[in-house]
Amino acid sequence: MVSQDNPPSEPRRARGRPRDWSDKTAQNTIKSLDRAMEVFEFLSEHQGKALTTLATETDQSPATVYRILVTLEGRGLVEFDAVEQLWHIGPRAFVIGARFLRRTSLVERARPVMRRLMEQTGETANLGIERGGQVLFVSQVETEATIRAFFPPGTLSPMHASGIGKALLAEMDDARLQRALAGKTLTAFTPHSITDLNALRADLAQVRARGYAVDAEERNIGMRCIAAPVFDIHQEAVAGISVSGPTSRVGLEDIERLSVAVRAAAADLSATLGG
Amino acid sequence: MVSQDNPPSEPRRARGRPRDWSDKTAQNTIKSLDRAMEVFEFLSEHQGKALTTLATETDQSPATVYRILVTLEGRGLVEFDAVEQLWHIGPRAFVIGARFLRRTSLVERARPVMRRLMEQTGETANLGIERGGQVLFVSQVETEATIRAFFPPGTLSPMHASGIGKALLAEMDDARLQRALAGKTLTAFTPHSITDLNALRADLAQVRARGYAVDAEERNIGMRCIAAPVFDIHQEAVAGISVSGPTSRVGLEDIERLSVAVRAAAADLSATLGG
DNA sequence: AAAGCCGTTTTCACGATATGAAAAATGCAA
DNA sequence: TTGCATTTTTCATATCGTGAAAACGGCTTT
Repeated sequence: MVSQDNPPSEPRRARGRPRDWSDKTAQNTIKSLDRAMEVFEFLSEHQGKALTTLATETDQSPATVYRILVTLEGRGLVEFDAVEQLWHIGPRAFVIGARFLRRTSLVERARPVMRRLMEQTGETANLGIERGGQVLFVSQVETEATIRAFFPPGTLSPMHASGIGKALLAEMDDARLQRALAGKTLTAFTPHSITDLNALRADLAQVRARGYAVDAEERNIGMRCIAAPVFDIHQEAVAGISVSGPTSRVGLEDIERLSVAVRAAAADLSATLGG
Repeated sequence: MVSQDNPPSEPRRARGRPRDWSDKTAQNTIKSLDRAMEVFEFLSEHQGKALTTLATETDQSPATVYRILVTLEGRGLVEFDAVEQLWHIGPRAFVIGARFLRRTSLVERARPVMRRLMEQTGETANLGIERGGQVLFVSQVETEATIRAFFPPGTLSPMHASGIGKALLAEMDDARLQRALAGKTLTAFTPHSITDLNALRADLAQVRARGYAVDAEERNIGMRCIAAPVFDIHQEAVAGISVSGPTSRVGLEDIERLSVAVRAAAADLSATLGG
């Protein structure tokens, strides 16, 4: 299987000789590296795979996969569990990946704001950004309650079925909204999911009007989520902040109250970003 | 019933033909892949590098580095910032790396670190977190000595009278410290317990300065304990690791020596958490 | 404005090296 | 034991990654 193709919009303005985008077969990618990364990605998706399985499922020879794994193991990017005889993603992959967050100081700045939000509301606070047409959850502060919403950082979720996603969509103009939803089908995860484009537009208008988005069991049954957008210095919505909790604690009558805290937190964070 | 008295930390052998460990030069690693991963790692360490810089500093040809970057870009593992003309770690690297955490919990990851710590020091190693204003001991590896410190996992202990507790308190800012101690009285368990708030603050300053906390018979007469904080990806102190033993073996003159091992173990564990 | 500089991307020819088949070496099951 | 499954190594082959240098544009300088 070949990797994802390049985003057609936003052409790169490189300094030197421009890239030949017409060549669809991506002539100057390194095949062996791409195949190795395919194994790497595949391994991350399916934790704990044996060599043979991995070779079969990525459609490569066991010898090649073996050498890829040994090479990556040398750098700690993958690990071999001697007891279970299985390969796993290694700690170094985590360390490297986590540095993605360091680029923008967003996550660091958000930390105290999120902690305060969690303490005020008693619910798990989340921070998410848009990446590749999906919501990427980059950070969270968990509630101390035993029943809690749990989004491991690094989780991806469709925009239309997430509070943060809708908060971000609501801030886009028509052209960007069009692009963001292009080719996407509004998948239903629960009976409450929004699957109709017009319904989504209507919801987004409401979100924009009141300043916060609600995910009422649209992604997971039994979970509600209230989100607000975070603006940077250019007044662009760069992230969303939310609280999420079980319907038992986050009732429909609690939404109004919680939204105040969420919007305040989002405004706080926006302020530290110059928004 | 079959009684097994096998050494606890002996790794089971691999199923197939065993690896040839004698070959120091790691003959069956893929050179090109390793070089590519070097660029990948290097990029993660130094955010925002231009192609030429990257090529110079990893000592490879610009053409090669370019192809590596374009290949990784195709999978979202790296990103090119068109505005700044710089390469960065990409979101997919974060997504993949984050899956590392799903495999094991803090406790499981701490296990080998604690075992090594116990073997180095000869004393019982403990792992504790803060929960509801107290220290919760979640795991331990016991020494083989007959006289041993024993904390059943699940034990709760006040923060001010525990090495781990003080290591955690020392990392809090004033506001959090205030809240953590709010309404708590500094109960005396032994004549050595710290009962005065100012004395505690002074001790915490010392803890922060030298990087480890000492519980010198403050909770139990005849027991000393040396603890260091464990940091997660956000550089927040999420746990503490310690060794504890009887005063007969853990003399005041041993503290300095033991603290080295404890801090090393804490740093090790922090590293696998991304700290 | 034109020319020069600089960094990026592509072309091209060469040979280093990645590759798969098969063999070797082990554990596990019968 | 023998057989089967799985991992690791060997080896011959040609794929494909590599570096030098040229091509291309943006940016700066005259």
